[in-house]
Amino acid sequence: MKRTTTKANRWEALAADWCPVARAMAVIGDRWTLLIVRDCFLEKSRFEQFQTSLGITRHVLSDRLKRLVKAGVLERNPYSHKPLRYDYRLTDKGRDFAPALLGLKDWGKRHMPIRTRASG
Amino acid sequence: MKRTTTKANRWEALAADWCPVARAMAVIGDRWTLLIVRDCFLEKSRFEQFQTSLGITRHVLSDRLKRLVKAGVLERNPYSHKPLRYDYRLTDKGRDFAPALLGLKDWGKRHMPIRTRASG
DNA sequence: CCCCATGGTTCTCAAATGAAACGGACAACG
DNA sequence: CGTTGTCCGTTTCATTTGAGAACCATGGGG
Repeated sequence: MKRTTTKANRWEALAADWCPVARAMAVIGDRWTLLIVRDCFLEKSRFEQFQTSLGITRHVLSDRLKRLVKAGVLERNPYSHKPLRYDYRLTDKGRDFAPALLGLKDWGKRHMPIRTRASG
Repeated sequence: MKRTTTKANRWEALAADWCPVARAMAVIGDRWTLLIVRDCFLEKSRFEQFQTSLGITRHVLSDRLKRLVKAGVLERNPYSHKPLRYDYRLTDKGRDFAPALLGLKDWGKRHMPIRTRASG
C-alpha cells in the first residue's frame, strides 16, 4: 500500500511556497472551493444548500468543507442539538477573502460573458 | 442512461454560470493556471520558465497554456523564427487579472504563513 | 415499527494528473 | 556530415481525483 508517497503532497507543497498567491491556491486551488466560500458570502451555510447550489457531488463537497474547516476559512458549528446538525460559516479568515472574491467577480463580469453550451 | 454525459463538461458548465466568480473559475479553477498567470506578471513568458518555476509536468503545463490561450488570457507569439519558438504573454484580459491576483496575494500574505508541516 | 428528511460516507469506474521517456526542429562543434 | 545540447512540446503508463448513486446514522411523524 504505497499510497502515502505522493498523496496530497502537491497541495502541501504549495502551502510552503514563497509566493502568497501560491499559498492561497493551496486552499482554494480547485474548481469548487472558492464557490463554496462565495456561497457562504451569500448566506448559505448548510451542506444541502451548497450541494444544491453547486451541483457538486456530496463526496467532493464533504471533502472540500473539511478542507476549508481545516484551513480555518470556515467554522463548523451545530445549529441544532437534537438531530445534531452542523452549519459552516465564514471565519474572519474567510471573510477576509472578500476583496479577492470581488476582484475575481469583477474580472469574470468584464471578461467572461455568459455563453450557452447549446450554441457550441 | 449515459452517466458519462457530464464528465469534462463541468468546466464548461461553470463558464455558463450566472455568477461571474464561477465563470472566472472556469478559466483559473485549478491549482496551476493562476500561478502561470502570476508568472506572466513576473515577466516570465516561455515554456521552460514556467516549467522550472512551477515544477509542473510538461504535460499539464502544455494543457494549461493552451487553455489560457484559448480563453484569451495569454497570447502565443513567436519570439524566434528560425528555431520557431513561441512565448506566452498576457493579453489585456490577462493583465486585467491584476486586481484579483493582488487580492489573493494579500489574503495569502495575511492568512497563509509559510509552514512546511502543520495542523496535521 | 416503517417511512421520510437531513447530513454525510462508501462504492465503482472514468477522467485528470504526475513522472518520465520520446520526438522534432535547429544550432554549435568537430 | 554526425553527435550533442536546447527548447517545446507529446506519448505512455501508473496513480489520484471526481462523478454518480447507493448506503448509513440520527431523529420526527404515523
